[in-house]
Amino acid sequence: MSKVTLKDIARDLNISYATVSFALKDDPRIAAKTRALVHKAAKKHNYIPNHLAQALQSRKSMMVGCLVADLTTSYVSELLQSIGETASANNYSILLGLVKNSEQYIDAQLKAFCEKRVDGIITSWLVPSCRNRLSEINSSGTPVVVCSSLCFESDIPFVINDDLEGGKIAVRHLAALGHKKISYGCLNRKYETVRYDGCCRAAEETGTGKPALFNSEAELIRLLESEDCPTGIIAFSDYDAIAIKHFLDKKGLKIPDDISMLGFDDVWAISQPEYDFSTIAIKRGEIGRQAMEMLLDRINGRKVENRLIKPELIVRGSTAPV
Amino acid sequence: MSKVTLKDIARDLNISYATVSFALKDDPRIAAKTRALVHKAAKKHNYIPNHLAQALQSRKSMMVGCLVADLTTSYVSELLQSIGETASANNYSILLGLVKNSEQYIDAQLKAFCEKRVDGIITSWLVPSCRNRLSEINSSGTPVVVCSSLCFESDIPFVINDDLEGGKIAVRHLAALGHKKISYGCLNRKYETVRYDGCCRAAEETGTGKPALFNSEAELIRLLESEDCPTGIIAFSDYDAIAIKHFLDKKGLKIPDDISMLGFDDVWAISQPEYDFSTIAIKRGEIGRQAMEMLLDRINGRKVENRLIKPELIVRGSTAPV
DNA sequence: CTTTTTAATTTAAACGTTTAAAATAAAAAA
DNA sequence: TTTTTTATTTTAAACGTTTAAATTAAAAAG
Repeated sequence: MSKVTLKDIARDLNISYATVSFALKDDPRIAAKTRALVHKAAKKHNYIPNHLAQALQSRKSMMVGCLVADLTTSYVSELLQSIGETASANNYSILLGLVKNSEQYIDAQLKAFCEKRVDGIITSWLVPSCRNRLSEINSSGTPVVVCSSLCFESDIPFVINDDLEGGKIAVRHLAALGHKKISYGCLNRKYETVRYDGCCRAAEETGTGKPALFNSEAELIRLLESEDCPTGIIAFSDYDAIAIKHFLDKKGLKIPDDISMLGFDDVWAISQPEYDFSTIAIKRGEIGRQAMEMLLDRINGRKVENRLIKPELIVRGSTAPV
Repeated sequence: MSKVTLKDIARDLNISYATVSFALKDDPRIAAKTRALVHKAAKKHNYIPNHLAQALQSRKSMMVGCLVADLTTSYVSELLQSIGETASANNYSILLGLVKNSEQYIDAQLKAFCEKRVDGIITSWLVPSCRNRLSEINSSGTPVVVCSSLCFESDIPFVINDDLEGGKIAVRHLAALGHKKISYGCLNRKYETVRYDGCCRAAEETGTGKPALFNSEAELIRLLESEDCPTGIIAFSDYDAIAIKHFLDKKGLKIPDDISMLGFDDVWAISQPEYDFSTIAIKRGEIGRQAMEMLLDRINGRKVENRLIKPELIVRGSTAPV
């Protein structure tokens, strides 16, 4: 680590170190020729400003803490990628807080963030176990912004995917292809979402029947064997769509010939020829970017408003006219 | 941000702030009852130590810079995950330097690292554009460790996947299944690797012929139509294996009935039923963990030695006896 | 050549800690 | 009681910056 300080440069040039400090940031009160000398000497000594000292003095660390649960999902890593890019475009650094989603880890990372005096915190999700702590931090003067999922009401500003709109888009797409019997669900989770609400609203709007729900193989079988056998399935997510496809394969049902299907998220795998699934893509990059911009706004004392990012329909080969 | 400092606590208790400082770290020179008082007051005021000041004073930032190119590949994100976990287990924080792999970004991030006085730097790869700068930093006192790929000789310590061993494992696996004609390649890149060396060595060892190389569809066709038509293909990577499968599909060749194939890396997709590929898995977690441990060793002044991490054969359905 | 104005530089305090060294208080020994 | 030893606390400098205020030097005005 470079040990060269302002004082070393000052001593070399035989001037005060305050002059050096001013000169390095090109303060016009310092004579142009002195400034040139200082810059030259700084380069000569390979001076690297000590950000710790600067941050201490200015009370701005130029770091934002980024709390993420599991990097190994592409969702989070793409989010983080755009957060990081936006941060560095604005001269901020990312302090990465990886947590296994448990209270203990979350607390430890948040503590580290606070001690390191991050200027703000951005988190990729908000779960009960960290909500209170984050609220506390947020209202004590370190702005916090949440992006992506949000489990419940909160006073923390957020940028999230517009799942309601996503559901609508999915149904509208199938409806436009002539599908009247649409089902919504997955095979292994009991999980109701706002996506389904969106589906229902668009169903009304397009005159399609309210989508039937299923949460297990048994329920799906029942639907397939009923008189309401769906011609289109909306899966809760792309991974669920993959699981459903495997199930349909076993039943001898072909996509899209026998049944159309699409999911949500646009994970990498489904773009491959084996799947070639249509989907409602989450604009992860956009969410990350806007969340970071929002955080910067808050750091700079600007008012912000929650944002919903509209997802985007990607049509591939898994959805076809009835 | 908490504005409470040592002085506030000292003022409250009417003692000197040095006493508070000592007490908070349970220095036995401070009377036990004073220590208790201080701890209580600290909690009462919600005191959060200012790490910037501590770091400035101690010249230890307890941060390591982590330079990564593209988070959206699962390779890098898994690496980063284990790096992060190992770091926080040792009370270090990760300063994340995301770079589009260009000199300009790399320089900017390295500059930020140096200014922020990270205690060490870990990077997920080493390319010509950052080699010199990293070497310079490394030898000027901030230890650097490289993990995963390494394009050339360097004085920077590294932890990498043992590709030579990987190649050997692949050939041994096919040989054990009775394959005598083995090809190695991919469809779209001219790229020779140490993996191929490993293949050749194991080929000698097992008495199989030296694997034929191919780098394009045309070359693969030529091989398939020759008298040396391979019964086993080793793809340069899993993604290459996927591309090759698509090609074989078009030619009407079935895996593993007509031909066995395996790749390297163990990316998520190939574990799915559509592929079910055997592969030589890179132990990403292990590489990240060991690289971080190596960096910590260096930070703490211990000597280190380069490490090769042996990959692991995962047998799935794409490789079968001849 | 003073005096005033302006330009350039320096002084000194602050940011929030740590930690030798000095000072003080309390206890033990003489 | 006085002296020595030990326990406890405080002083003060340092880490490397920034910046208001003071100082000094130079230029302009009288």
